[in-house]
Amino acid sequence: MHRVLNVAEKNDAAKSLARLLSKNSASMREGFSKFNKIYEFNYQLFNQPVQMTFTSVSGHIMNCDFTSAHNSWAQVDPVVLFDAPIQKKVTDRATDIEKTLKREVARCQTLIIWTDCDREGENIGYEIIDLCQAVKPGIKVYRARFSEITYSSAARALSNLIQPDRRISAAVDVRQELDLRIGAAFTRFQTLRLQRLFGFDSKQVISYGSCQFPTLGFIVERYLQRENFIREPFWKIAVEHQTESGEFCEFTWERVRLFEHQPCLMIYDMIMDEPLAKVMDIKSKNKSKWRPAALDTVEMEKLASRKLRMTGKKTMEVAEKLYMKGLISYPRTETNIFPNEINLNPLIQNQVGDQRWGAFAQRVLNDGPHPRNGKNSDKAHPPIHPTRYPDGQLTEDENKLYELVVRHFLACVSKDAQGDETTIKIEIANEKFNASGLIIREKNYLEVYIYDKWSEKSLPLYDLNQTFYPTKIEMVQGETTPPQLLTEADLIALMEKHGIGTDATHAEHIAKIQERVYTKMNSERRFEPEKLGLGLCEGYDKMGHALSKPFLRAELESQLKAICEGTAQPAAVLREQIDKYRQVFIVTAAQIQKLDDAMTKYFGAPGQNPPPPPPPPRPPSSGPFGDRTNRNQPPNGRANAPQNRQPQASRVPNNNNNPPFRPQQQQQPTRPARPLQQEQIRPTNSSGIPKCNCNTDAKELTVKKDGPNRGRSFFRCGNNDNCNFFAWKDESTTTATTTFQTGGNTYRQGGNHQSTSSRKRRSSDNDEDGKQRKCGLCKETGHTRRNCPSLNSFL
DNA sequence: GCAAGGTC
Repeated sequence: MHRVLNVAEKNDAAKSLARLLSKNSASMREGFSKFNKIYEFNYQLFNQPVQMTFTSVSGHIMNCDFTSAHNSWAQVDPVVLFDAPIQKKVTDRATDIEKTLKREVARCQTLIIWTDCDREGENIGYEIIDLCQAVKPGIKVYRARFSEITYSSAARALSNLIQPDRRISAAVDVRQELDLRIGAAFTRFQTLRLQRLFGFDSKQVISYGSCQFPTLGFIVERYLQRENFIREPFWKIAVEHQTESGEFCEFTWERVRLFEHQPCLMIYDMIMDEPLAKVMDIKSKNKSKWRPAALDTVEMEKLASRKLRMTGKKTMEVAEKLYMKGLISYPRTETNIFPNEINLNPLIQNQVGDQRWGAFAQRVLNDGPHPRNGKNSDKAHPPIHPTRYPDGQLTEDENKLYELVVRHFLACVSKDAQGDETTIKIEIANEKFNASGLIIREKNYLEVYIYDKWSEKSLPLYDLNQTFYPTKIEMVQGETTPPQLLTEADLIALMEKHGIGTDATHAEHIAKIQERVYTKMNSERRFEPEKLGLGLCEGYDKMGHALSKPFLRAELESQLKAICEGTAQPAAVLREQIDKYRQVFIVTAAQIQKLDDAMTKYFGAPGQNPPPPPPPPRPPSSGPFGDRTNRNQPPNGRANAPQNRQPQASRVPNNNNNPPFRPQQQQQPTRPARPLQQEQIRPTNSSGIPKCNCNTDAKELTVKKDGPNRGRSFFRCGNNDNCNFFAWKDESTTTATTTFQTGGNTYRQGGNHQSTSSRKRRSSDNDEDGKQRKCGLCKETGHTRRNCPSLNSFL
């Protein structure tokens, strides 16, 4: 009988495919590898009965590496590694699999490749083909193209067998070779040099990799953004209202905030002139909070990191265990769409006995499952979902992750939460303020998905056109705050966005750079760079090759795509990339002083370090490193990190519990009392530097932000983040800070503004002596404060 | 002793 050898990427796939195609009649026997079984059954193929033999590999079975001639770190100049011969051979741990394949193919006339239908899968397919053709050169080879492991998909693949795609596989060969050459050359070079100069332990490898360095780069970039962040003051107007029945409502300013003190004060002033609020608009609408989309690997890692405080690496280890126990589906998937072939009902039914979510699962069954799908499919695996209910004990971590997968799954197939959102718009002296409230009508998925919160907020009832006096109107000073260090979830999201690593490897790269002591997770579970990571990034950044940036990898990725599509030749891409990196390497070696300098900042000057512990065999110190000619001086310097603006208001405390105004009868609204004011003249030292609120010399800074005040100098407290002192330099000679008391509020404003005159309300356009009135803001005539052009120019 | 990619 015609025998067909079918090889899948992993045992699980081979087992499922055989079970489906044989309608559960496949027999199983052992191969040489205890993890990769052999499944057999008869099938009708090519219009004839055939015997199908299904077996598997475990991912790649081959690895490429240099030959032994280039193994010595001490004797081989790393630059040689860009051209040294590379061989691809079966890894030690895959020799059993190789034996199985060779034995089985000898009995077969046809080989069908069932590896995952992605780039790596195509390459693994050729590893299998190469092994099998070595034994049986004339064997017919086909590729099964399938999108899910279901009967219909597998049967369709068999009736539409295609040829494997050499180009896709070649793209992976190019990637492998480049990763190896670049990684090995830079790793050996920097490890040996830094060990020698800075006394690192001989066991401490200082690796370079095309994924690990950009990952480190993200961490360092954020760290530096934070370090170099210049806080900028802003001002805003906050309005509160407590109704007579005691209900409370907070209104936010439609302008959000202003980065100029003066115009904010002007507006505040106008509001205080006529502080009567009028309700302009009330809207109510349905609001949904969406249930989560089907779970893929990256989302699972991010969720577990945020909600379970489990690292990506740990999450994948635990997920792997759950998968091996048959409790969840395959955990490495980019798919967040449930295929139609999957019958969700039995999967939900498995959960109805659980005390925590059984009742919810039953309700989902009653309503019918409606999965919320994302947009990605790797055409190989379904979204991560529970496959059965545990019948034995799980470890604590397994329990936590299983619970997350189940709750996510049940949430995904249930219904969105429903609520009513009310928005109220008010105006005070033409300035607009909003408040919004939320009533949750149906919790739906939120009942099972304890990881999402949706808070209710009730609002007092207002009528359209109603007027009222707010109980509090404050001008509040805030300050932009630096961006936070990256969490693991942030980092994974950045890696995904820039195409660094794959869903299966994100966590490994993050673990790797911690193992290398380039970075660590701090007590807030955010990544901060270690001295070594900072030194490396800074040194390479100074050379200008962007080795710690994601762009080089992204460029390679686009060329690999071109190879897959047939628009680029693998050999040409390989040559171009090797030439480019060889050149980068040579220039790096020539400028290595820049790396040394950066490292010196963190580890002291070379030679002043404690000697390395036991003297291991060292490379000759007169090695080839550091004495190359600089043939291609790259552009120097890095772009300034953009400053994220993250506002955070720091309220000036209200020292008086009594609200400044009491709401009055609407028919006869009573104007609230004018604020009292109280000026404090600040002392300055002999250089004209004012004292801040902590009574130390303030620090002079300059506005960097684009805008009317760019380049203008101001003073802030130099040593205390909680000291809210602020003063413009050009206004600080007489009055730096003014504190006003408004009924019950205290607020502080910087600058020598037109405090007294502008804050007196006038009853007519002309002064008592008949002269035409000047604008209270700019002192010009011909307009009032409300249409003052200088105010408008600020806004 | 080096990379990144599969998977057990």
